[in-house]
Amino acid sequence: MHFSDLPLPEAFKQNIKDKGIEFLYPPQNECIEKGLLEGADLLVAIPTASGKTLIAEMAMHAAIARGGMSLYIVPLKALATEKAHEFANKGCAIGVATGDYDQKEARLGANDIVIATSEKVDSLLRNGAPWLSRVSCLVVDEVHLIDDESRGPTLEMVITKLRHATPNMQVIALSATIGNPKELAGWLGADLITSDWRPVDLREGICYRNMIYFNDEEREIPSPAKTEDINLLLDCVADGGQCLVFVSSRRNAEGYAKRAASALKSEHAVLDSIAEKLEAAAETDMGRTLAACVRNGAAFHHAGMNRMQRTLVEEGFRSGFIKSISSTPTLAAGLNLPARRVIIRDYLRYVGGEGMRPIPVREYRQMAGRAGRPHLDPYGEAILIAKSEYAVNDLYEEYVEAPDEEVRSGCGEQGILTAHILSLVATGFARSRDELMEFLEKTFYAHQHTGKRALSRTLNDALSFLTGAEMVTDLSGMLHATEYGELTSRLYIDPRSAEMITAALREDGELTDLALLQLLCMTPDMFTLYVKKNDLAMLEKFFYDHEEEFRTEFSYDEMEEFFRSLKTAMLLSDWMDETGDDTICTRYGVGPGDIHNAVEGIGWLLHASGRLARLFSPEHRNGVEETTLRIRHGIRHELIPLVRIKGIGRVRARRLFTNNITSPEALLTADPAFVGSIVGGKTAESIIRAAKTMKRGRGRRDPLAERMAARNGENEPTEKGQSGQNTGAAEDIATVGTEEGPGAQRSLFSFGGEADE
DNA sequence: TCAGTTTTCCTGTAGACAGCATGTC
DNA sequence: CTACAGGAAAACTGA
Repeated sequence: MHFSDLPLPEAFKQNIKDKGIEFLYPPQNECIEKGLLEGADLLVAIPTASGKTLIAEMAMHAAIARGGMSLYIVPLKALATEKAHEFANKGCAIGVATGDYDQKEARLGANDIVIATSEKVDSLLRNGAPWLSRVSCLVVDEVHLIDDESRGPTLEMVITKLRHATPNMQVIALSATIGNPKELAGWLGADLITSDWRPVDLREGICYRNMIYFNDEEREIPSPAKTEDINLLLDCVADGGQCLVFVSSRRNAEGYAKRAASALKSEHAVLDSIAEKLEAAAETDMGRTLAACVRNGAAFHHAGMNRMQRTLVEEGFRSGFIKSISSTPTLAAGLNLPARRVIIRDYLRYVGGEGMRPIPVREYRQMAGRAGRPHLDPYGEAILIAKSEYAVNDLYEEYVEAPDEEVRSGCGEQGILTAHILSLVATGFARSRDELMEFLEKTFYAHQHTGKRALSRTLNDALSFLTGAEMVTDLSGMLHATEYGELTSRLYIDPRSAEMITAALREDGELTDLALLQLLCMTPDMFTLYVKKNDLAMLEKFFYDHEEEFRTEFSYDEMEEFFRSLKTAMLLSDWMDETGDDTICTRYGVGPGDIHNAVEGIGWLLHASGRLARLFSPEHRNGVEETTLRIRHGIRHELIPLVRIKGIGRVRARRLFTNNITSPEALLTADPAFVGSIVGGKTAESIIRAAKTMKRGRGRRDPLAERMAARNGENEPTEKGQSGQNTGAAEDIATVGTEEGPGAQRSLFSFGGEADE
């Protein structure tokens, strides 16, 4: 079918045509035939990169032309921004709603298409976004993620809630190939489109001893290097291609990049310029390693990296100069970054408590699907590396020829379900147990498990937890969310977390920063750092030093969990003590990206704690809010008034403070030339201007900052942080080129092995 | 005696959503 | 209390 003949808005058609697309792919045609443009519900389960996005766009534009609005649900924030760029300039207003980027409520509703993560949509539902009822076309990207243990249930509930609220809404579900597409389509009441068609040929092979075994041929590759993972790369590069290499750990990703760099030895001005950018911003060993690899045409990619590092690597690869990226699974699920050859080197991954497990078939397909850039590569190759001769056949059977796995609902899990039950009651979706049951019967879980008994029991458990916690009241069958329940639901935290937090807030006695951080790290909403053997001595010492502060209790089998929370809390407390990134990274064996994630996560929970404190324990409110600010900016107590000024962050605030400018008032009375000598002339101008406008009352009044300013004015150094570490740590920021932390930190390390049992 | 190679032992193990209110160096 | 790969240290080899 000719694209321009379709009944779609001209602006959209023109834009697609400009991209060189004239004809539709076969699966896309099939969707049109099944009524894609007339509002039909469809489940499209086809391989990666076979044109799913265009299918969604066509449906959305058709729906918009009929006067409706479209919602596009994605699994990752990064994907939301990527899709926003893709959808732009096609005659429609595009809005993005994710946790860290969202427009004002009213403006979101003014868009034709809103792109959002599933959690954000859930949150919007809980907070009653009125425009959601105007959505006439819902697109769910990667709907097979319903199977995901941690986030799948949310996606499933969001789909169920939206359809429950707007029954005649069109649903387009996009999925990877799955084992039970009919079952999923049955739940959605959708027509099913399956296909194994691809725009670029995909050749799947197994490599063993420099021989690649495809189903129809075998080919020997040259072996200039010792290991075949590098030979596979060199072979592909010699042919003008690029490689994505998937490995099981960060260390392996970095290790591969180092070997690839010394084997490739690429030279190019573009590589040098990327490497210089990386070098200039590198604060850690990892950053320097990355820069050195990139200079030679190789890179790695994992979650320990920060945003800038990742972006530079992705761009360098897209521009063709970086020849290989060795990556943990980050890249498989995330951005669209295809390559001629995909090398799946590690097909085993460590699973806590189970040892090494083979990765799921779906994940293999996800990675393999990255092979072959449409219009650029003649074909794509996905190559698994076998560790032994017999593994060649095994891998062929277990991955290449294996059937797709089925999607299973995770909504039977009580812990997760409780949060959703609460939200259903709080938002008025359901007002009684019967209505809840009626709703739950619309889930995919109920569709998969026909007996009601298990679901009914889980519901009872969830309700008794919620009533016991006084989040929900049951007045002769009528369910009602209390203020506490309502707040928990809107804050989007797990009811179990809310209970842990309020319990600690209600307890008598002082709640120190550290105790609060550690407590929050124990909640199911916080992800925590992995504890290494090397950390144990440090953690144990730290624990005994602060034993009486902690509010959480733990039994022997929660030991690991406790240590993880302790390590994470320790990192965060270093962060708000202004310890430098590089020091933190080496001390805890993490990357800058990990610091960011931890700060981000705890910031959210701290915000929630502040709100809970207002409700239950006003005497803790100020303390919690102060900690929230300190975490957000990574600053010690005394800098709080300064960071209120626009343009001042942790670094400038510390510089000003050490130069005796300790408050906005002091900044205004100081000699501008002096301020300029501290932060630079231009910056000085702008921050002084900002301080003035703030003074005029245009900035929001902040009692906390005012109290702080008053105290700082009296020149009272009030510190209650961990003694001994303060002075030296602060210098990490205040002065350039500080050598090392103070003695106290050293001795934590050298505390040594005797702490072991 | 030393450089190069093989064996043994020990260690470490992926990722990332949500609130809120606006802007780092 | 799972299992494997990678790296470092130790042991070994050959001139």
